[in-house]
Amino acid sequence: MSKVRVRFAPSPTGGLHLGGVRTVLYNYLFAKKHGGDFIVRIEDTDQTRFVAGAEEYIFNCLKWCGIEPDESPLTGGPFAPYRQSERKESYRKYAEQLINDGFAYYAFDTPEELEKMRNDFKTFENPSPQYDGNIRMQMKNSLTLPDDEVKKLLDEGARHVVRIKMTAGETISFTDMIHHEVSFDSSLIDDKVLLKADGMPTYHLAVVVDDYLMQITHAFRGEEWLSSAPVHVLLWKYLFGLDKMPQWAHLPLIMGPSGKLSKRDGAKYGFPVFAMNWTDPKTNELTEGFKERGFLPEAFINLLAVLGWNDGTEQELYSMEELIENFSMDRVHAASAKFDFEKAKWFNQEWIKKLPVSNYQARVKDIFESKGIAIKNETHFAKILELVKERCILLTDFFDQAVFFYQAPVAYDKASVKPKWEELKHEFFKELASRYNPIDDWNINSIETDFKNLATEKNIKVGELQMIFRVMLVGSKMGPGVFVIAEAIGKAETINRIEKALADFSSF
RNA sequence: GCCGCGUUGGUCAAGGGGUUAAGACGCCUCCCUUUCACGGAGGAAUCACGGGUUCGAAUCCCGUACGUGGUACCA
Repeated sequence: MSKVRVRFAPSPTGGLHLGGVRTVLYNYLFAKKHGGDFIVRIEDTDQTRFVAGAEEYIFNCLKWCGIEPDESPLTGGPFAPYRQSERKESYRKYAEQLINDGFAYYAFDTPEELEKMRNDFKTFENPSPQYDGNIRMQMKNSLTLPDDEVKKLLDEGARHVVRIKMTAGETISFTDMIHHEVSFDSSLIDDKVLLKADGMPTYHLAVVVDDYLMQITHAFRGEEWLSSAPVHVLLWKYLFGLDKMPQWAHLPLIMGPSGKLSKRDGAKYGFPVFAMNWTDPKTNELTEGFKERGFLPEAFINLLAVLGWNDGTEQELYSMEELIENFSMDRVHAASAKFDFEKAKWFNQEWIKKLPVSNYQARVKDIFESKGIAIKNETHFAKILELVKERCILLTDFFDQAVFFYQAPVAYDKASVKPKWEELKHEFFKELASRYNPIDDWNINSIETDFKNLATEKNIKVGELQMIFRVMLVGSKMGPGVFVIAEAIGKAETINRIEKALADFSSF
């Protein structure tokens, strides 16, 4: 087993958003950089929010991103099971150990009683009273109830939870790899529930126990966990010893255009927030993914990696291998970063240019076929993609950029042609078609030479002619060189399109 | 309210006592191409505010403001 063991612990409650993917990525990069193991553990302790299919979805996203866990519910490993719901038994044992050592207690308060307490103690200065050192002696728990009654309640199987007994007036501090020294006043922290009434642990107990049992050395998570870190530190101290505690890193949050990045931002601003399409099984609501939007996994990983991290050089484009090599936790920003979709698209564009067409040809083919264009010749298709790749930002752009290779234009940019159109040009194209007709070796050289010679003979500017030729073949002023296009679509189709356009333009 | 974390152009950011305060995205202008892109050359735009410390502060300290997270038998 490796010395460095890093875990990602998602709860299967929905789609995998940007922040989540970045957390996995940093975990993974750090583990691999240090030749360690990357572990995925599922935190499915909340039955009410558990969503069917979400776990499978998470693993699909990781796979698409090129992240392979060394240990997970899928791969198994020396510390199986890797789902908290399947490790239920061990948590109770540790909760009881805490009670015996005086660090925790049983609490029998009902939800109604808790609500009443919050209401009764609510003041203007303290809008959300906590179950803490100040009020726990007024509640119904093993600290206030006589021992025999506690025993009786327990024997009867009364619903109860286990709460941590927060110390008072203690400064709890720890070293975070990103924030460095962070400290909290223990008097201000409430008696968090460790074991719920259904016997499931809360996150607080589960992370600590599992990180210990799975011998985790580094624990990186989102910054939203920073305020509960002191609870975890205390549990480590009580249960296993601070010397065994993993190194913490609380990653900055990723923000949307206005505030915290949310699922709604996607619909609102028109960009994906999930790695892959996610359909909520309850509402049937579909949230678009980066993959389906036309992103390359290389670009997705890249843009996420540099959102909050850089290696101090000017490099911006990194492959996974380069990321592993150059990543370091001490160059991760402490401040949150706003996600910029324009920049995200730029990364994709760069990766489309950088990667060989073969890398994404199958995906682009699917896009074409889904739009009713059958691709019969893969080699020819590859050449066409090569021709247009530098003008595509998303994979989906390939369609608009290359349909005309497969389909004659249905409409023409007449506004560009009309001012330049005259009888002489009509003659030119008519003659061009008949000159192209007998060519046996249809290649760019003969196409271009014939075209230019004829232009000279007729004494017409080549440039104007080229523009018109382009509109005839493509329909608009876009795409690679005209003669390249003519060569690619073939002689028959070229002549066909000239004639078709001629018929259309004659109405000028 | 309380607690935590943060604050360099519109965005991502380098720089951590002396710099003309890098670079990238986006935006604008020009060149290339009689197309669209790619590419190339330029341009506009920044140290949240107020106090200290110092010969000198974007950089160190303290406040304030703002943002953000937590304050659940959610993770």
